[in-house]
Formats: sequence, structure tokens, C-alpha cells
Amino acid sequence: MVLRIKDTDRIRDLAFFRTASDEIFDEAVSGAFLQRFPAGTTLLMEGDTVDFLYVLLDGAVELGAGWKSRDSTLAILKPVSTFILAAVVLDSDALMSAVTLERSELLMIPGESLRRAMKSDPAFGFAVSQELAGCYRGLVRSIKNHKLRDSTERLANYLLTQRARQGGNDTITLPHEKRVLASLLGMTPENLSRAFSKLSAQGVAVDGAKVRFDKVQALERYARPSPLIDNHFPQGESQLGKAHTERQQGVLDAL
Amino acid sequence: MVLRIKDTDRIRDLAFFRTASDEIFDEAVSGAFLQRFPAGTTLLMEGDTVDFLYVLLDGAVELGAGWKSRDSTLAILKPVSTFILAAVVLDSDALMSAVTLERSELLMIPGESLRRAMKSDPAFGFAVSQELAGCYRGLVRSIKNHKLRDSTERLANYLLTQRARQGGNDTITLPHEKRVLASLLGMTPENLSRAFSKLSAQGVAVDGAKVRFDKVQALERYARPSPLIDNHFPQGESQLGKAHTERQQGVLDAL
DNA sequence: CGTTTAGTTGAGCATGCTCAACGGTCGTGG
DNA sequence: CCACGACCGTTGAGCATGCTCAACTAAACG
Repeated sequence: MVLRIKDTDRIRDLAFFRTASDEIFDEAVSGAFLQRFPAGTTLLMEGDTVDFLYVLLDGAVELGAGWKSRDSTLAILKPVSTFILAAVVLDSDALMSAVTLERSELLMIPGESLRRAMKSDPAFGFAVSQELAGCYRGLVRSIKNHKLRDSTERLANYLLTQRARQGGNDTITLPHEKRVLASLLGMTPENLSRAFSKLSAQGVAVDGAKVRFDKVQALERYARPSPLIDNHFPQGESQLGKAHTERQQGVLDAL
Repeated sequence: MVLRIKDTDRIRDLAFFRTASDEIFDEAVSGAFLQRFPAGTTLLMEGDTVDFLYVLLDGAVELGAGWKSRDSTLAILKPVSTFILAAVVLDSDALMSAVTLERSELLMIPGESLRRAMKSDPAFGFAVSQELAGCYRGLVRSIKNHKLRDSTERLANYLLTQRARQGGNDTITLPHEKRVLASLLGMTPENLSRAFSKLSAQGVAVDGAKVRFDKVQALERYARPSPLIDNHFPQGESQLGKAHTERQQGVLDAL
């Protein structure tokens, strides 16, 4: 399946395509195709050789890893996110497996096209470096979130992040099932329940997927969000502009 | 202080300088200088704006982060490693603090020079992307190591990695103090002691900084090292060649 | 209606941390 | 040369966070 006109529009606006010339864009995207997958599809297993850069345009994808009968969620991606860019740049194999959580729409760009475009246009190469650097920093934030905070603190900060993204209102809707949210925050569903109960002391009231904040200040005092860990700070321009310089939302969310 | 001839030679051979032309190399390195720091020097604190790319040429550097009176070691770097490359590429502030653990020698390359060189030479830009991608993958390995293994398993794999790096002999020398090794492996010194005792069942005998392996097979059966987590696998060419395509030893070691 | 699945709640357990005490080594200074 | 102190490493006891296992409820779906 070849790209249709409107498909290219959707990705033309991605952080690392926006600055590219039309020729470079065409080169990078040559051989790319758009594909839909049902929920639960394994796109990639650990150790597989990586032939494509994936761009999640719609749906949700879980990145995970396993060892010796244990396995763990490393990130949950929401549109628009690229993934396994690092493996593509190094023409190497995947360190994480990727599975669709919902019916999803993905753009698949041949790795060789991408590498060729990087080598022929320095501005495009620089844009890819910026994307990679953003992914790296997202991972660092994620590690800090996990190592410096206990599970209830992670939940509190997650809720404040969602509040900021959903308009700063006093009530939000959780974007995932609670079991998915739990793995995103690095805990079991049981512990997520208990963490929600603990936060009732900070005015957090849960009803299904709706969460109401009755004492935002108390919650903030408890959560102590930090611009060095969380990525939702108003500092300066619009959050969208910020989100564009440092993307890969999923990874920054993630545990 | 200006670079002397032999200093440039030492960095000319770094993964992302090797492919560059002399002109680009000079441009990237213009304004760079070499500096020595005593042990315990804070090179960078979280949140500082980053003006230089650091290259550790000798000594050891700890990357860490803190929040709300807690703090944690994220990586320990050994020569030759770059650090805070991602912040430099994005011209952003530091997400980690950097402290020398020993007397150390560092090359400091002005961020602006580096970004200019990336934008003017696609081959150099691509090399920086490769370096970044390697750092990213090092972090992913590190997270997997931490989330999928308990502390004793991490120690066992660390010992096998050291054994491979030190020539596959039956006895190795620990390259760090045990307290540093503990933080590298993400545990307290007390627990490191206990983990060593547990591994005596697998033929691990400790005497100061010397470790002897009496039952390597048993240790390997226990540790189950994986090329998707550990970076010391013989797969194909020389390990050095492999280490060059995917560098930043410290980060891959790290917790 | 039964069956399934998500979510909650409770009890017990395990990994790893804190705090404290103790032994050994090294370096300094009397 | 020895005494002292500082620090690393070890060992033990108790504790906390988070996990497993199990039972139970409620809502969704056939």
C-alpha cells in the first residue's frame, strides 16, 4: 500500500519532518506505508532485526521486555510517537518488544530510507538527533520518576500531569484502563487501588474513569511535581511547543 | 587553555569523530579545552544550563539525580565516555548532576560548536545520532537489568561482564570500591555483602577486591546473561569493534 | 441468566532498606 | 613506634514497600 496524499500530510508535521525540504521528505518517506493492526498484535519481539521506523498515528502501543519468565512494561505510547528509532539509526536489533493495546494505525518507514536521508541532509539529520535526544531525556525522566518516588507519589504526579494536559480542570478522565495505568506506573492493579485510596486524604475522588480533585493544593503539596522529572510544566511558551521540542510522550509518561 | 596536539589525537579516535573530515573535526572542537578536576567535584547540577559536551578521558564520574531529600545514582562512567550529549543537542538544561568520583581529566567541547558542526556535515551529524542512539540503548539495557533482575542476579551478571572484559580468566579485580559498586548495581553496601555471600553457592570467592570463580558454569546458569540486556557478548567481531558502535560503557553498566 | 472481566479488599510474604554494632585497615600525629 | 581516628566492609535485627494469592463485587456480554 502506497501513501495517499492526506497520509503524508499527517506525518509532514512531525517534529523531525517539519524542517526538511520536500525532496528530503520524499526520500525519507519513500517506501513507507500505512497499516492498521488489531488490538494485541505483536509488532516486534525482542531481538528481532528492525527494518522499519514505526510512527504511531492512532491507537496505543506497549513497549516491554522479558527475561527468565519475568516481564515488564517499559513504556506505553500514545499518538503521535515514533518508536525504535535508536535501533533503526544503528541498524541493529530491537531491545524491546512492541504490542498494540488497541486497534492502531501505524506508519512504517524503511530504515534504509531514513538513514539515507539523514546522511544526505544535515538539517534532517539534526532533526533526527533532536528526536533521539528527546527520547533519551524521556527515559531519564522515567528512571528518575521510578527510582525517586514511591508508587503513590508516582500516581499523584501522574494525575497532576493528566490534569494539566486535560485543561487544568478539577475533573479528568483516565485515558487508560486501570490495569494498563498500573503497569504504566510500574505497579500491580491491586496497589493502584490502594494508592488511590491513600490519595483520598488529598482530595482525590475516583468514580470509574472519572477523577475529581477536591483539594488540588494538598495534592500538589504531596506530589511535589518537578520540571526535572515531569514534562508538563507551563514554563514559558505553550505546552504544545514544548512538547514538540521534546517529544515521545509515551516514553516520558512511562515507568 | 588551548588543546595541545596530543590531546586532539586522543579524541580524534572517538566513535563520532573518527569519520569526520579534518575541517569538521576542527570546527567541532574549536573552543574545546582539557581540564583536570579533583575527586568529589560537582561538574554539573540538575537544572543547570548545559554549555559544554563533556568527554571523560580519565578518572570516573557519577551521574545522579535527587528529589525531595532522596537521591540516586543513575550511572557511573569510566573513560572514554561522553555525557549530557542529549542536553547539548537540544540546547537544554541538565536532568542529571555529574560529580567526579576520582581525580579526573575531562574534555569540554562548547555545545554551540558541536551543533554547528552537526548542521554543516551530514556524516558528522549521523555519527552523533549513532552515539545518541547508543546512549539510549544503554539506558534501556540498564532499565531492563534493574526491573527484570533482583540484586543478586544483577551482581552475578556484573561479575560475568567483568570476567569477559578482563580476559575471561578465573579471577578478576573489582574496578571500584564496593560502596561504589553497590550504588552502580542499585543497592546498599550491606546488601552487596549479602549478595556476595549468596553467590558463594555458585563458587564465587571474594577476597578484598579480588574475586575468584570456582564454578563458572554454575554462575552462568544462575545469572543467565542475555545479549538483550548485557553488552559483553562475543557475537561476531571483536568486542572492541562492538563497543565502538554502541558506546557509553558507563551507562550500559549502570543501574 | 450464566459467564467473563475489571476492579477492590484482605492476609501473608519477600526483597531490600535503615539503624546499629563490630572488626580491620590505613594514615596521621603524638 | 604506637595510639588514635576515620573509613570501609560485614553482620544482625527490625521495618517498609510492594508483590502474590485468594475471595468477592459489579458491570458487560453472550
